[in-house]
Amino acid sequence: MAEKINESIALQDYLKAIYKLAEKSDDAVSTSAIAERLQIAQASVTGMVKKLAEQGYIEHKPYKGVNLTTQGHQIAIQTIRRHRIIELFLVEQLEMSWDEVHDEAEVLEHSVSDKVVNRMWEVLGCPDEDPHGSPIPNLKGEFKPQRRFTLADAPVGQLLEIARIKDKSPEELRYLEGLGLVLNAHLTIEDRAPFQGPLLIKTPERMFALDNAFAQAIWVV
Amino acid sequence: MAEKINESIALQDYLKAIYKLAEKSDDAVSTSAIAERLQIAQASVTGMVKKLAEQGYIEHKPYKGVNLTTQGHQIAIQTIRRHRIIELFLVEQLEMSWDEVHDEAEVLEHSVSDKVVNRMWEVLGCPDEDPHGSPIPNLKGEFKPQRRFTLADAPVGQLLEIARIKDKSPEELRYLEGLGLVLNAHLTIEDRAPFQGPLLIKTPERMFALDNAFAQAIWVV
DNA sequence: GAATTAAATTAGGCAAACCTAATCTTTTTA
DNA sequence: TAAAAAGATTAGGTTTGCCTAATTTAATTC
Repeated sequence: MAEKINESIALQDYLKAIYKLAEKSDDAVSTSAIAERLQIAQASVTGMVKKLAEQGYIEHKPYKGVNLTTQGHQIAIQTIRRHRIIELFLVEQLEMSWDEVHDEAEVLEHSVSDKVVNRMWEVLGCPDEDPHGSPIPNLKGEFKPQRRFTLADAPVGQLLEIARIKDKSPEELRYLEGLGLVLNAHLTIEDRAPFQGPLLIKTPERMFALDNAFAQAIWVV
Repeated sequence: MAEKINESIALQDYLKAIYKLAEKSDDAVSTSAIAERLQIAQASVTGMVKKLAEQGYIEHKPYKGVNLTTQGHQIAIQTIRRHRIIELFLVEQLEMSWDEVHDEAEVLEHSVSDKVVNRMWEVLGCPDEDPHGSPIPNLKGEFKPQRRFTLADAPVGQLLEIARIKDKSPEELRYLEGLGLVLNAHLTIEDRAPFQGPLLIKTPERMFALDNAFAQAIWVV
C-alpha cells in the first residue's frame, strides 16, 4: 500500500550517484562507493539504500551492491537532464563561467520545476549537449547516441576533437584550460606510455605530457 | 554560544511571513496569523517562534506577538528581493505567464544563490519593480520610495494608473485581468460606497463594481 | 465578576536523514 | 586455512520541523 513516496532531494541525489557510478564500472554499485561520492557515512547509505529498495527505485542484494530499476533510472536521468540544462543556461544566458555553474546546478536541479527547465531548454534552442560537452537527454530521457572514446582509449596519431570533459574540480578544470584542453579544441596523441602511463599530447600551440587519470576524463571524437 | 545558525528554508519563510503581516497591520504579529499564512499548526508556530527569538531574528513577547529584529528584517527583505527578481525573470526571459510564476518563485527563492540572482537582476536591467508592480529592494535592501494608495484609499474622480497588485490567487488575478485591471492600466473611481462598501470603477472599456477586498489589494499612482 | 470563548503555550510524538559505535560477512593474505 | 583487513549492516542517537491533545492565559460577554 506504500508506493508513491516523496521524490525528495536525498532520493534524487542517491539515484543520480548510483547512475554515475554504474556508468563507469558496469558492476553493481557498492554502498561504500555511494558513501564516498555523496560524502555520507556508510551506515547512513545502507539505511537509505534499504528504503530506496523497498520503494522500488533500486534492487539491493545485501553485501553485494545495488542496481537501478527502470523507475530509478528514469528519475536519475531526469535529474541529470535538469542539471545539464541549468548549467548550460547559466553559462549561456547569465554569462557565468564554466567552473562555477556545477555547484549552482547541483542545488537548483532539485527545486526547478519541469516547466521552467523545459522553458530554459527551449530558450537555449533545445540543445543535446551541455557546456562540458556532456549529452542532455531529451524529454523522454533518451540520449542522442554518439561514438566517442576517452583520450585513454583513442587512437594514436589521429586528429581528435574534445567533445566532453567529465566532471572535474574547478582547480583541475583550470589546469586543463591552461593546457588548451577545452571543449571543441583539437589535438593529437603522439604517444601513449604502457601500464596506464601518461600520454604525449600535441595541440596547435604546444606539446606536453598528460596523466592517464586526466586522459580518462576527456572524451574525444 | 549558539549564534549563527542555519539560514534554512523554514527560517526564511517565517521571517518573510512576519514581514508581510507586519506590513499590513503595523502591530506585533500574532502566532495565529503566521500559522494561517503558512498553513501550519499554531503550536508549531509557537515552537518555531521561540527558536527564532532565541537566535535573535525576532522579538517575542509571549501571548502578545512578535516583531522582526534588524537581523530578521534584513533576511526577510533579501528573501523578498530574490522572490521578485525570480518572478520578473521568469516572465520576461522565459516568457512565462503572470499567474504561474508566483509558486515557482516561492520555491526557488530558497535555493538560488545570490550570485545567480544578481546576474538575473543585471540581465533584466536592474529594475526596481516586479511584474506585479511591487518594488524590488536594491542590493542593500533599500526600497525606492514611492507615493501610492490602494484603490480603497485613492481619491474619487481622478485618473489613476495601476502600479501594483498585491499577491492574489491565480483565479483572482484572472478575474481582475478579465475586468481589465492589470499593471499600468488606467481607471477612475466614480464612486465609493460607505462602510467598506464596493467601488464603482470606470476603465476605458467599461464600468463595473469592485468589492472593497479587491480594492485594498490594488495600488495606484 | 463569573463564565465562556479565543488565542497561545506546553507536552509528547513522528518522519526524514543524518551520525557513531558495535557487530556481522566477505575477501585477502600469510 | 586461519587470521587480519575491508566492507556492509544493525543498533541506538541526534536534529529539524512538523503534528495532536491538553493546558494556560487573555479577552468577551452575560
